[in-house]
Amino acid sequence: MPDLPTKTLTTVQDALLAWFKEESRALPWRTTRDPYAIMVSEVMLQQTQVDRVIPVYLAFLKQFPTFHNLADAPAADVIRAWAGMGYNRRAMNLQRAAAQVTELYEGVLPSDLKALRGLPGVGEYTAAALACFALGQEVAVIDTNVCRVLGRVFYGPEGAPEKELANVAAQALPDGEAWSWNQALMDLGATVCTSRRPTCLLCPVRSDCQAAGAFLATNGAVAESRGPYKTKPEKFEGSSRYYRGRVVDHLRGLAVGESCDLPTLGTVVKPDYISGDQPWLLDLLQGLQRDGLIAMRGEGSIVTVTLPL
DNA sequence: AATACGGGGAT
DNA sequence: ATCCCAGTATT
Repeated sequence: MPDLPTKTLTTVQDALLAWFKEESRALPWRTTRDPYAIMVSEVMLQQTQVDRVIPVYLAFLKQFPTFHNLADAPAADVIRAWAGMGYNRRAMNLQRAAAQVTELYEGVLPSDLKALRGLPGVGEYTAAALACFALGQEVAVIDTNVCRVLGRVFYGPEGAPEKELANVAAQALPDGEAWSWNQALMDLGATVCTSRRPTCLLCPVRSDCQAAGAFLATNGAVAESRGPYKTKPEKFEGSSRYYRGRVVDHLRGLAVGESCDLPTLGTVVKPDYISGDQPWLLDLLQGLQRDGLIAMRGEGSIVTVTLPL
């Protein structure tokens, strides 16, 4: 962190915590202490916005109330319950993590950061989030919001150098307030200090922010200087991701035990599908199978596909 | 360090 | 049309 007067840091901490007390979003995973529920929310929130998670999260917990329930459920049910979320691999990772918790840790989420990090689908961010939000530990979490907010406040419009972030986040953490502080940073990032169009006029820390002046001067517009993406985002329709999603979505719609043959599946997901596309389809399916998202039976031309048992 | 992985909402 | 999102795993 750049040389920052302790007084400034304290001011920022107090202002943001006070703001959070008044303006925090009411989110379902903030009113539970159940580590399992918190974990479900954290995995769902990986690259998926709050508004889209809430209804799926509530239904998911109703259907799979505990680690044990999730671990024992048919994978097909879990994949169906994940509908609308995207990144379907997360559903399988979450179920494998649940199995690991029941088998290795007697159904209790481990409190050790390293053990958490060893669960499938739990990376650096989620391990810290679980430690703080599910287990009450005083650790800083670093997600895209925290990264942006801290970067702007303490460095400026361009944000913080990548390698300094962990250090900054750790130093900024107020004693005994990790839960509120982390939640507050994410709320501010999601609602005020947004990526495209920060509304500094509504920000509780604008008077101590290294970026607010520049943003206010340009009427809230973020400078182009952050530059366009290095690599062009591939277009979604027609991509492998697109067809993977369509395959899984079609299989979700089948009755339990019902399977789908290759020509039918190909035609459903790709309107202009021809028999010559079968190698392409098989390749696509192989990837899905490797991710545990589908099951294939049979040989050669009589292959059928279903959600996994 | 790059790339794959979903899909809907915001601009 | 492009960017963005409470990231992770693989290459």
